[in-house]
Amino acid sequence: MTTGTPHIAQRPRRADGRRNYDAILAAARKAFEADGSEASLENIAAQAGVAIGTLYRHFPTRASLVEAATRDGLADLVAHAERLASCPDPLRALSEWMEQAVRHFSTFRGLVGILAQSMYDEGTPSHAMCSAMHHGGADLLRAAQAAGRVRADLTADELFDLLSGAAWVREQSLPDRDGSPRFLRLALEGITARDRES
Amino acid sequence: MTTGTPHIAQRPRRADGRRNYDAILAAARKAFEADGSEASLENIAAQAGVAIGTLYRHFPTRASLVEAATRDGLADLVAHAERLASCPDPLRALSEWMEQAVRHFSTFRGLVGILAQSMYDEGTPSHAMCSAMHHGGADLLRAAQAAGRVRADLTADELFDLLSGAAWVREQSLPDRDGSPRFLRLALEGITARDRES
DNA sequence: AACTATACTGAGGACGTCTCAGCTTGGATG
DNA sequence: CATCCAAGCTGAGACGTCCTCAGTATAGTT
Repeated sequence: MTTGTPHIAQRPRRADGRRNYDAILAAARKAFEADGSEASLENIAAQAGVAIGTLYRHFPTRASLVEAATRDGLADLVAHAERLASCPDPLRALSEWMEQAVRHFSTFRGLVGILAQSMYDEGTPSHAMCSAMHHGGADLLRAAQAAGRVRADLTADELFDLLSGAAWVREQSLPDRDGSPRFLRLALEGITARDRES
Repeated sequence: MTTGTPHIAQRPRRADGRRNYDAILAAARKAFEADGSEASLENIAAQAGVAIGTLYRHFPTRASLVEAATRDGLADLVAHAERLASCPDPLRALSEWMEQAVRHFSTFRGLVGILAQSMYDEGTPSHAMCSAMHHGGADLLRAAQAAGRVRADLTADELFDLLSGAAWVREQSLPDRDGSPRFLRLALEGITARDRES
């Protein structure tokens, strides 16, 4: 899906509609957590005590359900970026935000892939949120670069590649071995400014 | 699948069996290239001019088909590591191998995920090849570390996390925007030895 | 109480995975 | 060359999932 209006699920008008909408969302969060973004929609509907058609009424695509299920968490992330923008130590702000971003990107298996797609595809439910994240991250990056703490030639796109990579490694890892903290530390070493000899 | 003998497809005994085996493999490579590792097996069988049961006879699981389809390429990678081990510039050897590894890991969408799983799960068709790659990469890493060119505290597991991350970014990228070369350069900056001030 | 926009239901078509009972045949054997 | 059988092939069918839509129910308004 490259074109078309992204469907951002909106709260239904009728009381029973809102009840079901919320129940589906709750069931979806649980199912995504357990089975990843490819969790069975029929099962989600059943868990929510609703027929499959009702799920599709509220969330016409899987992506729209994922978007709704992750909207709040990602909004938090954007808000946090804004708060950190005024931090006196911009490198610390950036690195702290990166850690939080990786955590959010890997809320459940498959999410980071959806977000990575949405980042550059406007016809996608999560595109708006991804765009907001992009701005938030870019601001923190610019600040750290202005302070001479991060190499000037790093772009925001590249930063998000690193974040996505770290999140993907995290979602792949078995519960006991999370490679992402170390990954992020190495990435940070790679992007911080240093005196070049040659 | 965590336990059980990994199925390594072996060349069938009879001539018709070998013919079909090869046809299926050829069709699978084409289909994986086009549709990723989740390509329809029924379609692959049809393209190979074979009934679905025949495909399952030779490749009882999707993972076993992926393994067979990628075996040669990954064997090349292992062989290349052995050749590079005698290179006078061990950092250059390592970085060259890393580039090649990322290319192979992202032969088609979904492959890097399968390989990442196989790396630490012995009950998996690709585990043997992954293990060989792990050794090859670890040797190059050790050599670069012995020469003082790469930070001593980097483990082979961490190196593979970086490689996988880069490959994942590459497989996500649209054809025109491949973030992996830059990703790899940044990673390399992160892992090379440097004089620490503090 | 009547009305209607909103919402719900669930059967059904399309497609995918995987199995297995029955059929076919390559190649070995005398 | 005729026989034989292990290796191989077939495709219907059970099952799970996605997604649609014609028919039905009801919340909220008048």
